[in-house]
Amino acid sequence: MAIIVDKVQKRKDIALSCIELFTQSGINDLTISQVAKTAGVGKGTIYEYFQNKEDIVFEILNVLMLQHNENKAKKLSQVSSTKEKLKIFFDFFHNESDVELRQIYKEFISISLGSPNANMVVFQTKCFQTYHAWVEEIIQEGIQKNEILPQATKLVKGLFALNEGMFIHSVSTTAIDDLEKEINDYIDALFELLEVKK
Amino acid sequence: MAIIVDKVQKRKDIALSCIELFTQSGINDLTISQVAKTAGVGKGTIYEYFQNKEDIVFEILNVLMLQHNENKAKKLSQVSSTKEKLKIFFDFFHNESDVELRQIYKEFISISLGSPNANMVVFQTKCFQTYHAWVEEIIQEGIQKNEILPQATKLVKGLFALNEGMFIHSVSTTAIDDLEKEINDYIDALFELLEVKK
DNA sequence: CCCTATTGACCGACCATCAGTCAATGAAAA
DNA sequence: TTTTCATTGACTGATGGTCGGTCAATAGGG
Repeated sequence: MAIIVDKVQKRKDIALSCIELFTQSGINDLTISQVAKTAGVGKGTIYEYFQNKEDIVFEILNVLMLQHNENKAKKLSQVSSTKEKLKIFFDFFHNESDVELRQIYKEFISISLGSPNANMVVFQTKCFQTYHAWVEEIIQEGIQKNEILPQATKLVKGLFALNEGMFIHSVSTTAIDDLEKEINDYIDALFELLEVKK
Repeated sequence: MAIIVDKVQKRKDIALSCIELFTQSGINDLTISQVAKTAGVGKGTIYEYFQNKEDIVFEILNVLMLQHNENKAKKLSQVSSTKEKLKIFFDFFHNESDVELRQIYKEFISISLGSPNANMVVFQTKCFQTYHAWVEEIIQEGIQKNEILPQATKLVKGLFALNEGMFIHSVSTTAIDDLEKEINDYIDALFELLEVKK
């Protein structure tokens, strides 16, 4: 027989080798040839591992997201107050260390709105549900510890959508200059209403 | 001298004649040639009035948005309660009658995230600020009429972002099957906390 | 009241680019 | 030596965008 390569791993390898390229230029300004050259493979090889250009962004996002989630779990376990946890949870959208991820995420939203694809929908649905469950857990904990009122359940559920919306506004308008402040102020305002007065 | 056409008007005319095409197919599945044929002009003429394909979507959005805002103002003047006003305000994202507009809006977000352009940023910034001012007005009125607590100002400000986020989720995941319910439930939950108890 | 010069709108053949294909090649194992 | 799979880059078809040429309307001079 001939060589058998780990298709899954090589897909990741190619994607990883192009992160810088994609964060610097944006998918529309890149050609498959450029990507292939950067990855050090022939153009045809790219199509052996990816459906198209968009699919590469998708893979990069998958890899970065996984890393991000592990980091997040660690960071979350280091604080105890519910408010702090939520602020850390949503720092994804402004965190200094996630600039690259956000760039890819932005690109990804653009793609999934413009050229929908079954795999992407599944991925996003899973992400969405995971994050919701995560936030839900944080709130439930806060309620049990008597930090916040039970009504929080309903309200905080929308926080993820709110953050995403603000993120998009911050990216596509000049109306938001400090997203971090905007988001944290909102959480503070929410807690003024939801915190159990002692 | 030669014929002088109203460039602004003709730009609108061409855009309008293609609304159906763009709502049915999505920009990536359309070619300039198709658009030109549909509009009944030559391909070169398209480039006389638009920078590129994306610019056509932009013009369509402009026209539809203007119509929409006028309707909205009318509808808003017909209800008096703050909660009702907010629900009507945000029905843009699920309203039966705005299906076309949403299709174009979705496409537009995709474009403005993927291929930013100065005119679009200006437009979105203006929209964003207009809507914020509008919401702000509704809340202030509610506070003055003693329907809701003053804290509402800070909280409701994020509602627009929240709606946009939910809209994007509803479009790109299978996790939200009834956006209208989701949004209205959120507003109800918010009002449970913000309504002045009598 | 013609006739012609001028101007701006309009157009589609043409060009360059690029996504995606495929036949040929290489290389490892059997 | 044969089999099998990975790799490749030349090739193709499609399409976005350009540009030189054509047409139609008007102004104004004779």
